[in-house]
Amino acid sequence: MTPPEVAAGPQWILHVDLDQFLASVELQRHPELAGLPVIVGGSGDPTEPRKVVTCASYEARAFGVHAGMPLRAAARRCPDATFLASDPTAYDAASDRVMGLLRDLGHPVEVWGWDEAYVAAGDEDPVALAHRIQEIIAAQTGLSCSVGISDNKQRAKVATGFGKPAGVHVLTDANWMATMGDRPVDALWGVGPKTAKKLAAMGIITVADLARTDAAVLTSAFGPTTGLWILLLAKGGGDTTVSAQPWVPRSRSHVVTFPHDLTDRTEMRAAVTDLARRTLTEVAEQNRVVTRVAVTVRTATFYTRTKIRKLASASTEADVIVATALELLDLFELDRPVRLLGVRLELAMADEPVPAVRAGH
DNA sequence: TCTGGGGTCCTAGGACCC
DNA sequence: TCTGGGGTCCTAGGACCC
Repeated sequence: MTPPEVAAGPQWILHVDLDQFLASVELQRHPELAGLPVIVGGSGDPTEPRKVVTCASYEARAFGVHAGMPLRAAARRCPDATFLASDPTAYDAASDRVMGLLRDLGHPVEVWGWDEAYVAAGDEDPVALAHRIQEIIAAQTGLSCSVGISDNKQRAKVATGFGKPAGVHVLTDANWMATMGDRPVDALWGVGPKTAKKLAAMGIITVADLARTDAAVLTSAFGPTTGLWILLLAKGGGDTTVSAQPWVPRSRSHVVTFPHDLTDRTEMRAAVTDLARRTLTEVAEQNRVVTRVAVTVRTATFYTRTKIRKLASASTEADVIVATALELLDLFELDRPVRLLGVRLELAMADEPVPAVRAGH
């Protein structure tokens, strides 16, 4: 009989974040661009309207170019940059390789998007493990990554920011307040501009301010869950679990921003039909079942609204899902030019009722 | 030079039921 | 005639993240 393992000291969590991921993948295919500003986004045409930067290399960032910036703005700031089309298939493949290498280390790995993952260090020295990860990923893929180390995910993620690029940084109770106390609250992962503004109106500006705020003050302003959560974040706390279980998506969606606004209802219906069919095809490929359908409309003024409806019963029937999406579209006035349309399909989870018998199987 | 696309989670409030 | 509380389900909207 083996005695139960007794946890000794903190359970270290590593946050692994690939540096300028999309740009790095492109640089491998275009080695002649190394050291030059590279901007990935849209079809690679910097004059294309209504397209934005997906990833800018560090050299391009030095010109003030960043993700989310319109390509035309990026072209003005950095006219000598090389603009490349976004190639999701290549990024998927590169991401899969990296995640596979991380899993091969034998530690639990929780994938967090294309270019990030959490690794539970277990008994291994976390700094040594971090350097090993960097060496393996560089040797096997040519990609560089930064690693943050702490005892929870949120603090490890913040730590990574201090390691970038290509570094390793440790944040613990020992250095948390000294490092973060004087920084604005939105330096916390999970506190954004809206919450920061609301906190500022309460006289709470810095992480240290937030950490010493009475819990009751925060719960009355932000609700019981969010209030206590942001207080925990400010104290350096967070989620301490790393799950190697595959992520089960809650929803699948597509939106399209039109090069020119739509005013014709027929065209809008056609677009929603196409979005719904495309999304449903992907859902069906994953053997998932739709429970709710949502349609989003954004007008030329950027006014954005979503209507959502629960299906009478979970379904994969294209006719049902398309019809529901069109009914939702019809709930909008649609009397103004439409800039964007979107369809989101929410999916049945394991603990939800789905049809017991599926015809044809 | 107007503002992409793909996600998750939380909260508020109305309807309805007991 | 006026009025309890609790609980659930549903939609709308906000906020945040990569």
